[in-house]
Amino acid sequence: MDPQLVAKSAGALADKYRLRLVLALSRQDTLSFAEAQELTGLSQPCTSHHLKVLAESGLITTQKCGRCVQVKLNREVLRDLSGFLSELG
Amino acid sequence: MDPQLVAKSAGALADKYRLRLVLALSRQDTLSFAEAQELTGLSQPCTSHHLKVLAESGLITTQKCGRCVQVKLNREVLRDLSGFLSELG
DNA sequence: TTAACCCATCCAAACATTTAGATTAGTTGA
DNA sequence: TCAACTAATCTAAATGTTTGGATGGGTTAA
Repeated sequence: MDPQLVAKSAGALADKYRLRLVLALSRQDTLSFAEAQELTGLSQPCTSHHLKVLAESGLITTQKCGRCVQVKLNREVLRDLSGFLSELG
Repeated sequence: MDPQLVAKSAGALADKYRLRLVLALSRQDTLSFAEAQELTGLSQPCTSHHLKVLAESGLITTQKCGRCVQVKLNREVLRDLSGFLSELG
């Protein structure tokens, strides 16, 4: 795994709201934007920002369904990151 | 693993210089400050700062030997983080 | 078509991080 | 002791992140 990608995905996880979202997605498979916003307790634009950071790191994907958004976890990135760290440890 | 600790150690890894240090330590067991500074290519105070961030996250320990400093990797934290992420993925 | 809705983007303010020069504290060797 | 050395801390500037109000674009329902 490219160190630059490692740094990017680690950075995406280095925030309690984003980590909370990833944790919820690890159990729940998909989240709506409204659920995501409720989980963070933050404003709509701010929640949108955090989802964007997660999406840019590859950790999640978002999909528009009509006017709603479905958020999904990309477990492969998590596994790659885990494997990378496991080799270092 | 406490999410707060996860966020903190992820944050420590979310920087190319710090990641470079951790990578080197995963192969080399210990680094001197001078080696660390050479690896980053940054100034002495800046290198010191990054080592402090890593130390505060628990990822490394530093030990004074006379006027030098020996930097060591705390592989357990890496393994804990890896295990945590592995469960999510 | 129009009103309501959902979310992204723009913008600006607050806050945190990164960086290096200058200084300081502690250690070693002469 | 004194000079030289190593690394931490102080300080400040530059940069990046986080946050929410305002706005805009696309979608749905009436």
